Order: sequence, then structure tokens, then C-alpha cells
Amino acid sequence: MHKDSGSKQPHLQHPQKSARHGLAYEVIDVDAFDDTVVEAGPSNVGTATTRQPDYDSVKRTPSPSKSERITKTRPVRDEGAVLRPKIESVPLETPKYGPLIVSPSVFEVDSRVWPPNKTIPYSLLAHALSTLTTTRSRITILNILTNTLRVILQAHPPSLLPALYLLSNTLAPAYDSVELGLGYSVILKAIQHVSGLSSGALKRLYTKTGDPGDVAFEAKSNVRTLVPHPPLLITGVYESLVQISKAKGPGAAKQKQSLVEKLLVAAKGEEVRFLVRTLFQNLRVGAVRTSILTALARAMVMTPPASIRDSIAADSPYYASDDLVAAVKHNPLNRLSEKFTNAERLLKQVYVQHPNYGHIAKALAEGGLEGLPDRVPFTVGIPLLPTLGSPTRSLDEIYDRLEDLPFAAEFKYDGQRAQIHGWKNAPDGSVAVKIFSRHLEDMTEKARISTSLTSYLFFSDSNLESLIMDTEIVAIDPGNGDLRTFQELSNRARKDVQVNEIKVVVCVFAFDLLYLNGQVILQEPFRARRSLLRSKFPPVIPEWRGAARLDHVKSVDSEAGRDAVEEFWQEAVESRVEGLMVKLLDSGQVLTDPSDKKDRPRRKPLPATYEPDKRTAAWLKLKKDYVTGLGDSLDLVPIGGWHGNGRKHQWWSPILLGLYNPALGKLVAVCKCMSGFSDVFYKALTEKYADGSENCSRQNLWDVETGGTPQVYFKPQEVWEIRGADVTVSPVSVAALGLVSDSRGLSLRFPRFMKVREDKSIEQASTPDFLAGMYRSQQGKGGKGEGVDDGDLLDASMESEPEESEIDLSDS
DNA sequence: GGTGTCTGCCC
DNA sequence: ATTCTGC
DNA sequence: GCAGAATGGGCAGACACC
Repeated sequence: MHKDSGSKQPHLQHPQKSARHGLAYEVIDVDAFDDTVVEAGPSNVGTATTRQPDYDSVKRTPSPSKSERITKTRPVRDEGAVLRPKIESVPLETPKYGPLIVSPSVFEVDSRVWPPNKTIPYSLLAHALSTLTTTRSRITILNILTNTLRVILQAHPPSLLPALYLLSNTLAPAYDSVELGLGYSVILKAIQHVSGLSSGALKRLYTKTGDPGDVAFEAKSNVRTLVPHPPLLITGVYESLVQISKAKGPGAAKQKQSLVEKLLVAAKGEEVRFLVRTLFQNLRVGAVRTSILTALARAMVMTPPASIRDSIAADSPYYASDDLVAAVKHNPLNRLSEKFTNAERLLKQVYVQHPNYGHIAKALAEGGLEGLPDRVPFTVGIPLLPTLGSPTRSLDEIYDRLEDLPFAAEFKYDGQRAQIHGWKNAPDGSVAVKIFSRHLEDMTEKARISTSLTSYLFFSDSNLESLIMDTEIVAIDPGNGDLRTFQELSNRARKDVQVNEIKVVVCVFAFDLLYLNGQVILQEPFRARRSLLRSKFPPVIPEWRGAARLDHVKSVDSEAGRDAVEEFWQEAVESRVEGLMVKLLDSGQVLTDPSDKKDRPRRKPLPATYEPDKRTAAWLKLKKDYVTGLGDSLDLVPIGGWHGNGRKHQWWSPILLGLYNPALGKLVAVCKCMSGFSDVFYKALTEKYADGSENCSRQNLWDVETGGTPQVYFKPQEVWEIRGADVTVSPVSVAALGLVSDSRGLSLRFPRFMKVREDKSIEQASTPDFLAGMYRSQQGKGGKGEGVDDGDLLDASMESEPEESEIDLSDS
């Protein structure tokens, strides 16, 4: 559910026929049973949660059928070996857990609850996650996670890796492309099947809670299982998820659903909530990745696994002796925090260069923290997390932040980030290439053409042994090399790419070099890395027009003077690029607070090294659409909305926005928007358009034209300024339909709310003609390449383009 | 076999 | 991607 | 300033359904 809740998702709008396929269950009328029925019993995990089951929405179901009201579900087939403990028997009762929400210095792993080498029940994680939801304090969150991992490290180290995956909403390293292939549809069918509730009841629960895990928890609290299930184990749940990910081919959806149902049937109490959140890959407990790494480091400091305990040196910078732990109870300001800091820095450094929990968990079990970077090293073929840029809003701001430190300003192309690895294999000298996306997915196959280019680099330079390059892959015109749009790049095939069937020609714009011939060069300043990149890898324009080109990003250095930089920015604005990336060339020092005008302002070091996983202040991005007056602004009317999820569940979010079509006197939907609203604004908005009030209806009362169907319609009455990066040709939008394409409308990329236009009435909102003009004006820039090429675009040359002054309505 | 739905992943 | 929020 | 959360448009591919 973390992805989309609008028209693309059913959003529980289409009641499902009650699913009775897959694993056969008997749905049993609850009235047929009395309290003597064997019950799994409410688990005693999650004592910290304050949520209580609320049957309201179930009771309010209009004339519920018996079977959908309160039911029991009895599995009539074997529950599947995956969920069964394989080695030793595990007691059916959930263990009594002590509180995890205490300082690690006073927390003790209770050996009565946790005898060594017993597999750990999933209920420990559910308990931990449930405890996490009671706080927003970073310190407390870290304490809870640290204590949880200490239990695992002491009692059953083999559970560590699956626990890390379950806590981090992942199944495998990103570059291993393991996917659950589960989403809204399958999971809700499974919940429906297991709970026996109608889809209408689930829909009401979902609207109320805004969380599928909460829906499952409440739905299942109505169900009492007849057969007590052995407890879910951390290892077992993880294995089940892997099973789900492996279901492929015809019948896969049913197979996945059946595996989900087995998990749901076996889950008790809070386990249900977090299991379902895990299936949605959105745990929503305030801990994603950094917190988990930090907690793992701290857990290792305090409770190293037995396998390495004997080999710990007394003077280790990482491990806390029993004496130290005892001392910290009386004097918190001792060296424990120093050890935490050391361990965190070490573990994070290792992870960002080798993001693989499997390798890290194994190395920790075998040798602990000491020497970890040697056992989990930087490795060509394994992606490192990329450096990211911080947004800025003007060149002035950039000069304020970097002062007179030299920098390079580079074109920021609108393509796809690609980290290219290439190396020669030792035995036969064959060349291997891997290409990774910004989020470290392996896209070698999709980027076959860039893979060939990389191989070519090795063939043309026999001294080349290995490389890792940071690049942007951009669609280009094969004839003249003109830049093409992101949308066109997206048309590339992603699987089974045949080199002789290339439809989208690309240029690989290289902008950084991280590794060369066995040498890690992250620690070199950008000037040195760039110089190596330029000298070792000159541009390549192959003769065959379908082949990928290699080029360097267009750039200018600040040493050329501010006028040259200003001019370069103007060039970027006029070309089909997103803007500039400004990068510090040499490490230096900058003001802590550029607006601070004191005599002796504080300064902080600013390294020009490659900083994996950092949104560094040494890389500043300046995008056209951040700059007032340059981006595409539309004045749109809020015409509908959806119930939000998670922290926004009490508000309308996203909001559907419309253009005003003066010819029809009607509003036409363009896009949804969920960004740019403050909580205060949401609150006021949700009150103004209160569900059921005269301003808000389930029916399309005000006759607006919508592509999809919002959950509610708003009475059109106000105008908002909405900023976007680009106008896109949309397969779903009905806005400006027929003006640019007969079959497709127009929409907005990266829409966000700027402000209410108090001065405008809805008749003064932007029109379809205006939007179409904006699109054409955008197409006119940066060469002649057409952004969309499937023949249904209308000839723009006959239409008038709006004057530049008409484009920006943001201020007048 | 064609169309629609769902999912994951680019930005 | 963008943006907001709490710590 | 970091970390986390909510969710935008839009594409290909896999599968479900008819």
C-alpha cells in the first residue's frame, strides 16, 4: 500500500467475491461454538500497544450475512512444513517477554526465557515492533532494537540474518532482485479469506485505520482458531517470505495467497499486524535501515555472540566488558558511548560499501566487529550506496554555501542513474560487467547496450583491469546525439534485451570514478577522481548508430568565473536537462550557517571525497523547477480525494486536482497531489471538506471529469498553485485530451502544492489549452526530438504556442 | 490471443 | 522523485 | 541535519481472466 492508493489500486472499491479458492477453509458460524472451544488465546506480546480491537465498523455493516459477521476459520489441510519447527518442539504458549523499552545498560537477556540454541519465535519481533510504535524518540527506538538484537545474538545467532531482513522490510540485498510479488490485491484477498469478513467490512476497517496490518489485526481478532498452531519462528516467517517470492508462472497469485493465508492463520495477536505490514514491505515503526545498523552495532558491543566471545581482546575498541556495563548503570558518562560510536561508524562504513546483511551477519558471527572491513570488503561487482545531492534554490544560495571554494557545475541530465562495474576475470581474462540502479537493483540486463559499451572499454585498453563508474544513462537521438526525454528512456525493454533490436539509443554520461584497476578511490577528492575519469575514459561514439555512446557530463568549473557559471546555468535552463549538479572539487571548510553574519562564524569541514549514502553538502543540485518563476506552475482546483494511510490516515490524501475547461464549464482532472501540505493545512482541509458535509460527496455531484475514481468528490470552490517539473503525456489523464494526442491526456511530473490562490475563482484556474501550450513549449526546447513517438500525437505546429510570459502564473 | 490488473521500480 | 515532521 | 514517512506520474513485465 505504500505505493499508490488511487485509481491504479482497487482501494477496496471493487468488492471481491469471497475467495474460496486455494487452501480450503471451512468458514464456521461463530454461534455454533461456545467458549469451550480450544483457543489460541490472546498473546501476551505487545503489552505496550494501546490499540484495542474495535468492532464498530463490523457491527455497522448493513445486514451482514452470518458468515461475514463473526466467523471462525478452520484449516482443513496441512499447514505447510515451512511453518513448522523442524528440529525441536517449541511450546505452544508465547513466551513471557520482559520489557524491551529500557536502556541497554540495564537490559539483561533472561536465560530462563532464552535458553541457548533454541530458535526464536516471531513473537519476539512482534513484541519489539509493537513496542516501537509506542515512541517516536530516536533514542528509545534504538534502545528497543538494540535489546531485541541482543536477545537474538545471545540465544540464537542463526536467527540474526532473518531478523535483520524482517526488521528492514527486505528479503535479500537489493542487487539480488528477490521480490515478494505481493501487493494490495493478493494480501487483502488472503485477509478476507482467513477472517471471513466481507470486503466491505475490510474496506471500512481500512478507511478507519489507514493501515493494512491494523485491518488484519482487527479482522483476525474476530477469528478463533480451532487448532492451536505452533508458534511462528523468525526463521520460519523469513523462509515463508522466500517461498512467496519464488512462486512464479501461472497460478502464482493463488500460490502466494495460499502461503500468506497459512502465515495469517498461524499468527497470533500482534504478530498478525506486523506480519501484514511486512508483507506490504512497510513496517511503519520509525526504523528502516540506519536505525537497524546502529542497533546491530550496539548489540554487538554489549552482547557479542558466544562464537567470538573468547577471542575478544581486553583492549578492544568495540566491546563492552561486564565491568563497563556494570559501571554504566551508575555513571552513564563512561566509555560505553565511545564504544557504541566506534562500532556504529565501522558497521555503517562497511554496509554502505557492501550492502549485504548476509555477508555482514556471517562475518559478525565468525569474527565479530574486529577487522570487519577486511572480511566484508569493498568489492567490484557489489554496488555501493551512491552519493546524493542536496537541493538548492538558486545560484546565489550555492555561492553562499560554498563561498569561494572551487566547484564544478555539471549538467544534470534527465535519465537514469547507473553505477557501472567492469572487471577482468582472473583465469581467462574475460570481461564481466554489472550495472546497478540508484537503489542498487541489478539492471545489467536492461542496460545490455551499456554493458557492451563497458566491455568495449576493456577491449580498447588492454591495461584496464577493473572500474566502477558513476553515470547517468540518457536517451538520445541516434543521428545527432540530441537529448531525448526521460519518458522515452522509460520505453526501453527491461528483459531479454537483444542488442540487435535496440529501440532506444542511449548515451552514458559518466560523472565520477570510484574504483580503477583494483584501487578504491573514494577517498580521493573529486578533482582527482574526475581527472582520472577524463584521462582514462575519453568519449566513445561508435560507428554503429544503435550502440551506446560514452561521454562526460557537460560542465564548467567555478575558476572560469561567476559569469561563466551563470551562463552555463542559462544554457542548462534552455537545454533539455533538469538543471545543474554543483560539486566541490577539493576538500575545504564552509560556514556552519551561511546566514550567520557574525564576526567569527563557525566553520565545518566539507570533504570532496565520494560519500556513499550521504546527501552531502558538497554536491548541490539546482533544478529548474526548484527556482521560482522557472518551473511549471498550474492553478488547479481540488475536486476530490482519498483516505490517507499511516500518519495521514485521518486526512484526505492524496487530493485530486482539476483544470477548468471554459468551453464546457467543467473541471477536468489532471493529477493527484500529496506533497507540500503541512499537517495544519491537512487538518483544515479535512474539516472544510468533511466527509458527508455539503462540500464533500461520495457521488460525482458537481459533474467533474475524472480519469480514475476518487473516494470522495469535493465541491469545487478554490484554486491552488501547483508546481511540477514537466508536463507529461499520460495514458490515464483526461486533461487536455485531444489537444496534444487523440488518445492521451496531459499530466504533471512531481506535482506539489505551493499555496492557495486566494485571488482566483475556479473560472480563473488553468485551462486545458494552457496546459497543452505548456507541453508544446517544453517540447520546443533542447533540440527537435519529439518526446513521444507512437504516432498519435497531433501536429503541434498548427497550434499557437503561449508566450513565455504566459507560462508562469505563479506571480504577477 | 487479446485485454485488464497488479507489481516493482525508474524518476 | 518532493516535501514535511520529530528528534 | 538526519531519519523516516507518505505518496506523485508512468513505464515494462507477469499474470489473471475472458
